[in-house]
Amino acid sequence: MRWDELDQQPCSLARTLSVVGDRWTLVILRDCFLGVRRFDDFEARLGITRHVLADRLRKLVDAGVLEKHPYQERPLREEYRLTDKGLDLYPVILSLVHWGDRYMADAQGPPVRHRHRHCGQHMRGILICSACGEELHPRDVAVEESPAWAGQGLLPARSRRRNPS
Amino acid sequence: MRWDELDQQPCSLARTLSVVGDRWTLVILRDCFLGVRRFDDFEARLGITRHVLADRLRKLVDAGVLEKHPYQERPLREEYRLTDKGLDLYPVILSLVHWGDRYMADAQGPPVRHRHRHCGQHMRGILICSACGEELHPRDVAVEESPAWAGQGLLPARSRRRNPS
DNA sequence: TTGACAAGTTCCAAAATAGAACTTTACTGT
DNA sequence: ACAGTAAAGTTCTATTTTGGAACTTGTCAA
Repeated sequence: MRWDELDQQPCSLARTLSVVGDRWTLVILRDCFLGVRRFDDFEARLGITRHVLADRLRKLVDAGVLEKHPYQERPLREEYRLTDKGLDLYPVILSLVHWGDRYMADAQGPPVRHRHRHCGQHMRGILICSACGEELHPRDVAVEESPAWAGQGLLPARSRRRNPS
Repeated sequence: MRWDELDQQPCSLARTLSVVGDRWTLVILRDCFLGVRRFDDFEARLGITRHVLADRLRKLVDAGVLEKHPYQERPLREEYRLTDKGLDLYPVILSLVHWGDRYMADAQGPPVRHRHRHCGQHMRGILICSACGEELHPRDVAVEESPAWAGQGLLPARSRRRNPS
């Protein structure tokens, strides 16, 4: 399967990745959340090729994650801003950052901290169940086919085929 | 900058992406969380080239996200299992899935549901502040350089350079 | 008139990917 | 003994994508 066919799969994760799963795209979005908006600023901060940057920004705009917003005319100059759809990617970004803080930090520790303006504390994000409020762990979550998709073999048969252990 | 230099940046997100930021890697990990463990099963479910699959699995093992576990000898056959480090990527996976559920679903709706075994309800993951327990929104989180990294210009100067608005 | 600025586009060489075939070790049925 | 199957890769080539640098366009300022 080619990468660009991934969004046709009946899988929300695959479809999300068809938008943000590219090598550079999430780094671009990180900078968007930090307030970077202009082409040359992205290029200078990321060390990304202008060629690829232009392509990724265009795709993010097409996907509705960013929108172009003119900040001067003659010559027309536009900056890139997160839409609401883009802002909703925040849990993804923050989860990636916290994993890196935990597992990829060097001797100096994580490079940035996050402070919650509401309570004033340094913090990290915790994922909880929307129904009961408990912290989520992978083993506690059962995945079920939705009725509309039932019987299509979206989920693997857990039993090993020839070597049941 | 080349992609493989990304892990040298002082940025937890960039470093995380140097492990999982590849196009296929997060789809492989999705299947790991669904219980897929064997080479041929990954290949059949993902439609990924064997070549690339072998390479990505090797890199995930090198990174400590997966580990090889023999399930038979003669001939030696090994399966891939998530380590604790890998299991800790669950918030990333679930956040990606929920964004896709919301923005990328088609008329049939999201293909799978998640049920929390503790409370028995269908649910989604919500990101809250570890300090005060409130739900997190991007505008409420301030990013600060850690003392050890201060003054290195990790964060952009928010003021626009020539066109302050 | 020259230079700077901003946001790209164009060009080419180098690297990565898709797709298919091949390899290795061992078991199974005839 | 022999063919077929199985699992987990490796090898091969053609196509695509990327990295790096230079070029373009429209406008203003010195």
